[in-house]
Amino acid sequence: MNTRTRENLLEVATRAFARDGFAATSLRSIAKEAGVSPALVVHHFGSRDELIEECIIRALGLWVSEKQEFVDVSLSVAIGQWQGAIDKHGDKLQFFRQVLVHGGDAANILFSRMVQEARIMIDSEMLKGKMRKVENPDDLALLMTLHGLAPLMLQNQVNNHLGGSFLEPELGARLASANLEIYRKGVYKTSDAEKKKKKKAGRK
Amino acid sequence: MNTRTRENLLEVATRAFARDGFAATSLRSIAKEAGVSPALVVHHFGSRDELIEECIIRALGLWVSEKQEFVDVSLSVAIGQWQGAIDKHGDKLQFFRQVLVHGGDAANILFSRMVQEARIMIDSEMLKGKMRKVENPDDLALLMTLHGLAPLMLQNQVNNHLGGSFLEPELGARLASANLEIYRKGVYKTSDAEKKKKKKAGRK
DNA sequence: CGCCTTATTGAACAGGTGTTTAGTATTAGT
DNA sequence: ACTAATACTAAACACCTGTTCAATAAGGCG
Repeated sequence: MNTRTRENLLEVATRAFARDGFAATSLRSIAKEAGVSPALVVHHFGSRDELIEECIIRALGLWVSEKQEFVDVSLSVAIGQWQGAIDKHGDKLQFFRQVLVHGGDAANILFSRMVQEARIMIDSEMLKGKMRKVENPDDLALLMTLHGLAPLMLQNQVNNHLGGSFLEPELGARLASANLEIYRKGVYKTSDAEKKKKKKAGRK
Repeated sequence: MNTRTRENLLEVATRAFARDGFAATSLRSIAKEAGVSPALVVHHFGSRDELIEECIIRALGLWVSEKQEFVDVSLSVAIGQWQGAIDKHGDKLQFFRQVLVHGGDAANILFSRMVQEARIMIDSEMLKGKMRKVENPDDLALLMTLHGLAPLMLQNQVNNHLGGSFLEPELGARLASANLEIYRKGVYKTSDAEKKKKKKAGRK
């Protein structure tokens, strides 16, 4: 088996999918970009769908094989610190964005895994005393993952709104710090009644 | 001009786009679903792209013409109270989700308008004393919009993760309350040093 | 009524899609 | 060196796409 052209094909395809999305990327355009006939890519992968599947498996595999990176990114995502994560993993993130848009099993697995990583992070932070106790940590993990993924899913609209790329350090930092501010102090004032209740609960 | 079939065409098309997305919905499938020849829809709209454009304009127009509803939804979105918003505007929300995925001018306008509505809401809440003063209200509006849109963009993955639809009252309420908990109390503990700083600032 | 505009259609076109097939190189094994 | 398998391609197939064109039916208007 010729591993070289196969791997190259996967690389080119992943890049194209990340750039233009699955729906807008034809098998023929991938073949052309790789300097190869369309028939060859089906010879190697069986069909376009299987090529997509292999791209996803490979991307996920590459990610988890660099283990710590997966945790790093999940963490960055969860607390909205995009600038660091994207610098290191920009291409992969764009690809996973397309996976999430595309939906299906892979998207579900990817998403649940990120929630799971966020959950682990929360436990660790709570143990370190950096995070307060919350009602339902699982729901918090889900929400923080959602909050973290939102700027990735809506990056074009965010960039348009800000009149620049939020990948630029200044803008990214501003967003991250605003997010952190919410996570630190909240935004709604706690009513006096609830404050008393909280004190009471803490005393017992 | 025959307004009836035109309006019906727009309705059918909008429904189809909301259901399957723009890329996966062909002009022919719309024509078939409307019980009409493909040539007729191009006769009425000029081209597929113009049909899409008119669908978007119409959807946006319908929304803002029901003025208060737009504000209502923006508000619900901003504070993550999806169950009410989706009950009333489910179809429209699905359509706008596709618009946001699709990107382009319409998506940018829609997004910026939601941020703007969130900003107005924030000012109002701050005036009522329900919200604390934040560093940068514009950034807060952006973030709250992002947080609100995230479950819409990732609804399939969220549903899969929760093993049900977050449109069901119980799940929706759980998510909304968890979100509100974050917005009320935050998640990270404020360090003692920062607490003192805050007091000092408040005193002057 | 006839006339003109509009609504509507079936058929065709040109182009793109994923996939198949038959054939030719290239390589590996014995 | 002969054989078998693999890598690779050009051409074709069947299908789907948006769009055009010529033709027909329907209505409004004088």
